[in-house]
Amino acid sequence: MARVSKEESPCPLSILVGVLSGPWTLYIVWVLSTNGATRFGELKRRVEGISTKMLTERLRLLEQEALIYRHYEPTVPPQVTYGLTDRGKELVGILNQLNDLAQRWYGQPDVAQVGCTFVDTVETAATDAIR
Amino acid sequence: MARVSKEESPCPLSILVGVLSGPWTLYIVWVLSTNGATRFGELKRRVEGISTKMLTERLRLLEQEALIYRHYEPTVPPQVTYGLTDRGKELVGILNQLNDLAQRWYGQPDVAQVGCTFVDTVETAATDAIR
DNA sequence: TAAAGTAGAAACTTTTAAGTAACTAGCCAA
DNA sequence: TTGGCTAGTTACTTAAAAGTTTCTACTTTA
Repeated sequence: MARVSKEESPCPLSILVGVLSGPWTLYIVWVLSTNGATRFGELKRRVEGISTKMLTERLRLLEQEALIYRHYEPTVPPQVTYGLTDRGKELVGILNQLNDLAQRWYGQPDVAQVGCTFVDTVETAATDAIR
Repeated sequence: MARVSKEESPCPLSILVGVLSGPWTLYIVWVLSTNGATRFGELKRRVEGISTKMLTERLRLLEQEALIYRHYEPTVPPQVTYGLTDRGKELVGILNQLNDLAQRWYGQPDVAQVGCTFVDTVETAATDAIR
């Protein structure tokens, strides 16, 4: 997490923005919001270029903040599925607003780039990746 | 700015979150939003513990992103005043929402800490610090 | 018997960003 | 003429975070 101030206990908003600003974090949340719950390996494939270490670290953080859940299925090989919690979905709602601003300010008109749109498909896509 | 992904041109939302997540940045925006336009020295006094270097750097960045403006008055000694632009005010609106979430999730009920609330006083306080 | 797939953990290196401190210009007042 | 005010800039140091690589357990398949 990027430090936000010198203080040990930054304010709630700083905590939240700190979480979101970590590398890859928005990308991961975006994939989970458009794709629904996703397994570790698939997540790693979709978030191109991320290392397992980083992905694990980010997922742990997001889980700790209760923005995503982790579902462990002790099959062989094991299946671990990650998805947005209600908190996560609530957050995505606001992120969409923020994204609208950002698109207006920085976005080129020629369509969003891969991994760069927050769309409201959280509800509909939430279950089709577990199988 | 904390790196958000490996790519050279991250998506608009990443840019925006990247700006906000820099150290002190939210604090500075918060001061400008509650206090109205503020001069460099006063800003430095209000954002306790920040170095001139950091403050300058953050202000330059925010100015570059058109979230704040810089007004230079070539008096002796010179007076430089910083304030939120329309963009900045628009952003603060959404930050308030985000702050509401954050308060609900992380906030202790016992009042906000210093420097930790986003309130809607942008319009009313915007001019009383220039003088 | 060896390889491949899953979801990581641990050790190590490199990079980058944040902090510290000293310095500047221009004028004024004592 | 020394110091103080403002709003910075520059150079240097240090600490944290990101990246890279190698390793694991477990079972199935070839």
